[in-house]
Amino acid sequence: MHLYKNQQLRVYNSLTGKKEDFEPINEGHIGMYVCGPTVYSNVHLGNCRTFMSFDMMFRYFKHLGYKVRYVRNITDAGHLENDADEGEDKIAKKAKLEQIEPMEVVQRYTVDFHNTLRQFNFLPPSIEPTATGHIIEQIEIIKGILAKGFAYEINGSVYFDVQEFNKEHDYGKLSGRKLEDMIANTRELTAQSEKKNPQDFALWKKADEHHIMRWPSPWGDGFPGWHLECTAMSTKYLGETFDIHGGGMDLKFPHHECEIAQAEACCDKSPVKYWLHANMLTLNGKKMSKSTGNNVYPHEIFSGNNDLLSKAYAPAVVRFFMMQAHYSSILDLSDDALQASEKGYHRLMDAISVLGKLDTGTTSDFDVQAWQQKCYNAMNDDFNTPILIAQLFDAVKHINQVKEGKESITQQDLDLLSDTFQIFVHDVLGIEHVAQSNEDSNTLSGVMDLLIDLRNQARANKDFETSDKIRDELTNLGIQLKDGKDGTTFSLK
RNA sequence: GGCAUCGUGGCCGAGUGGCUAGGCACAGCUCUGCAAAAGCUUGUACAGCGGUUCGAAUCCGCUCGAUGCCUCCA
Repeated sequence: MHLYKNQQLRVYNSLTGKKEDFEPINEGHIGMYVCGPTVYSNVHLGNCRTFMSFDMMFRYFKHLGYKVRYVRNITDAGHLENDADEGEDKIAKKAKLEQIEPMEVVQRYTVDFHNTLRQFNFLPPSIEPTATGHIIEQIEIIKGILAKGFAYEINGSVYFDVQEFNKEHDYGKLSGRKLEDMIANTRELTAQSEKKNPQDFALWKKADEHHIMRWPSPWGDGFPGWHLECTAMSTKYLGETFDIHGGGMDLKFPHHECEIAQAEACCDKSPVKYWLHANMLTLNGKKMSKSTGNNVYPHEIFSGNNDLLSKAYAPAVVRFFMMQAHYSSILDLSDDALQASEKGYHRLMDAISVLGKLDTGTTSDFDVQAWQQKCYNAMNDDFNTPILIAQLFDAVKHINQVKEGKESITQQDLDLLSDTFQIFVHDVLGIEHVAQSNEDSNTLSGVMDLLIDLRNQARANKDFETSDKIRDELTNLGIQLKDGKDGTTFSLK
């Protein structure tokens, strides 16, 4: 019944550095946590890529029949400016800058985040918790870590004692670091620090009198450290050990390393079975980043209003572009690459719209069943979407051959083919045909039928001046006429 | 400086011991009034040097180059 019983998925686990068979802790159920955005500015395209990679995985898990609880947080407090833990809360800083309330900043950019993801056709996660909504849970975890002796309080702040933790545990196992190396390579801190050691990180930070975002705690008024919220929320909603933790590659160290340390210190258990990391989107060969300004915002791509690209690209095209690369590879954004993807996207969409109009025969020249399994095989191999797309294009060839009358397909196979396209293109890759409303499209096709009719009359009368005029004007409007064996069709570009 | 990762045909991007990835671009052909679209055909690429092997783009070593993390970052 459940597809996952027949489709053995393998995933690359950052923790072990190997591809492993994916076996959830509880059969049929998956708990997945992904580090969400810090909402102090608009999300850029690089942020979107990570979330899109996990959206694709979420979609595939659901398709396979798993019951998935997907938790993606909103970081709305506690994110310090630097790891010396002497910095300022990002949200509070931005609020001061813009002369508005911190929660106003949070609201503004949370709305932007959701709008952007909606345009990219994301599925909403099962739970989208906020850091500020889980202060009590975070305080409880700090208490637990203190009780185990892996943290210390000083002047109203609480720090994680990395050296103490490392005596019995392995701090650095995710990122492949050794504590000794880290100590050897630590730069001298310019600001004097309360921390015992530079590697220690804040669990709770005392709020000075000017700090706006503050909560009472056993150690006085303050706010939680950045790494803590993910531990608190993942534990609360997914349990002390859950299946998948995802996030951007850049969070591997220190953020995810610290999450492991916190959870192990508090609960004596490794929190996550499979760590999955999505790679970076680069621009001009360099990582996109908020702080360096080397980034581009989704709305700039959709509107074409930017210095980088020659034209606007639809969200579905950008999504297709990203899906053409494996999630664990670095992907570079460029106009050439987007243009190539746009054409490929249209080719794929055209084939899909042709699907419904194909004539069927008594035999099939194309083994649809075997092809479908190849699609699954691609996804089962650590979500290899580029291979999946290559398979889809293989089917496009056959679809076009059938359309040309050079191959035939049975009704049964055609149905299977259509279903499989629906599954992989729409359900799994999340790529939508740029749609127009039905009403509009009925009107349009009526008008187009008329124009095509007029043009063909002109062609029949060898009045090519008129026929070419119709064709060229339509091309200028972004409508392409296609003269096939069985008459003329059109498509929107 | 430390720890990683990567370097694939004109561009993007899979693969990873022997078998065509795919997309885009280019060229030829079919179709067409001419185009476009679609189809067919063609390109024999894996940074460099050395080693292992019957055989390496794929494993090992070195060199060069790029990127990421080590500081907030998806």
